[in-house]
Amino acid sequence: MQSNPSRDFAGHAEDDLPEQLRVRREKRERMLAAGVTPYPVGVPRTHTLRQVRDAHPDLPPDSHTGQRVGVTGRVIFLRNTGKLCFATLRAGDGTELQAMLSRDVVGAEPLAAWKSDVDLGDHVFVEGEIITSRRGELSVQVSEWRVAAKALRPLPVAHKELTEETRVRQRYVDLIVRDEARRFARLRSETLRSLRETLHSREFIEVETPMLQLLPGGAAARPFVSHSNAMSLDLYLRIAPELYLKRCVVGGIERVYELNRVFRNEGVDSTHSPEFTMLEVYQAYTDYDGMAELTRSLYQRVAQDVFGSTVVRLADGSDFNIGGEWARITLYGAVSDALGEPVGPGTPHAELLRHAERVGLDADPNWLPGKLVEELFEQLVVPGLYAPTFVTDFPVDTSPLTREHRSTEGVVEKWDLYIRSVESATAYSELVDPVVQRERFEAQAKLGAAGDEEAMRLDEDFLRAIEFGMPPSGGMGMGIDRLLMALTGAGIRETILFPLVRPE
RNA sequence: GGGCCUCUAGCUCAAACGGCAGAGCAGCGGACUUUUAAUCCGCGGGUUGUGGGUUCAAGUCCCACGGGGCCCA
Repeated sequence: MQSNPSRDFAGHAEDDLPEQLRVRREKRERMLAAGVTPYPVGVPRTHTLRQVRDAHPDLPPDSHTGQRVGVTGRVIFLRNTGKLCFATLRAGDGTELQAMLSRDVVGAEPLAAWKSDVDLGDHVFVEGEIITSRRGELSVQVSEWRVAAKALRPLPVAHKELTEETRVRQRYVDLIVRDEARRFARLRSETLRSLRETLHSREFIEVETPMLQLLPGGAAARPFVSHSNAMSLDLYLRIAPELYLKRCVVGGIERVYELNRVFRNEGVDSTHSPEFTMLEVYQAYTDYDGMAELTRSLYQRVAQDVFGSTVVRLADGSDFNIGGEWARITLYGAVSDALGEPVGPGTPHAELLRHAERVGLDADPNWLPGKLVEELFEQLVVPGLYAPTFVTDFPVDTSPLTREHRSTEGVVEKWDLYIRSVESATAYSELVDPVVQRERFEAQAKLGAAGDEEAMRLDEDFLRAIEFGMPPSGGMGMGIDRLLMALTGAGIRETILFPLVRPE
């Protein structure tokens, strides 16, 4: 985009700014003309608002502590009774503290300057004694003050909700005015920390593998395309770290994980973001049962660490229990129950199509039998999977990276975890036979040649890696945005600070 | 992809039937030394998303486009 110097970033010509933006710019000029900087390099802060509050939890009204502090905060309310002014300061963590400016203490000139220069939204520094007002409000009785950073834009009205669009497009404003926004930012950080602590306590190693990849692998999804000028190569943003993490396992990193972003060039809606955070874990000498135990532990410990209980309170006010053992059903069993007729890996394609038609599923006759069963499952079973449920043993034709079931013909050792009807994690007993893996890739390549844009591509280097021998392993992938949604009931745009939005 | 809703002051929202575009908060000026969304008096603030059309007259009706939301596939 070309910048036009005659316009500011609000799109207004400089001489035609909305009144409130113009007024604040004039105040800035006035301060500069008076030799006062509206943007000092620093201020002598001695305490955070939190520290002041914590040190004086219950002073009686009209107390004088004799303790002098220098504090900073953003001005969110201003009250002016003439020769006495009050301001409510708010820190980034949401802590608030009142500043009181009395003419007798701060002086006539500084009080006049306060009234003329300070707007809602400004960062200010105030220094003075910690007191309580006659009404008992903990306050700093200001003896000196200065602007710490002048705001040139007015804060939105503090007692009305911002529209969702404004909250998402201007998250910085959302974070200033809305407690829930601040809470979610911290909650996400605590969640990531909890997951890492669980994994570290089990001696997993966190690694970082390529986000820019020559071949986007490890999942069925359409990738974003990029390009390296230096190497004259088309590159893809990764859709999964899987194939690199398995290379790590081949190399002897027996417990390995990555917790970072993946990118999928697909639809954007209330449960899908084109970039999202995924945890992928691989562990040698375990299988999909081991991964189920690990996954449940990760979830339950997040609930415990972040929310204090494995019973969490959702946005709609209901309680949701993820404690204890989790249900486990098989895919074919669940679909058979829903249909009232048994289906299995051997059920003919035509019969599955007939079932699909009977239940009103808009099936594509080109779908593989496995795909048909999964679609039936999604339509008939998923809406009822509210409590955490592992759904096990998927058709082989839709899971090209998964080992065949040790005892059941035609299915693979894979589970999907559903929580509140949302697919929240998936795990395999990993396919480690390089010859079978090559055959699976070749089958995928055929699908790709037939036009399936999500088909996996044959990755020779990955095959070479597992030809060196990969120990029997379990692997698991977990969507972190979905974990947060599952435990809070919030939409995906609440869990992501800056979700992708169209330009204004 | 289809259907429905929505876009008005810095923010959140009003404006029957087509008839001078409004409120609260915020802003500006004034009063006020204990306020808590302070209060009181006064005053400004708009290309009604963009472009076209119908009409004496369009925020309102019609068409196209753009942003946002919801539902369906």
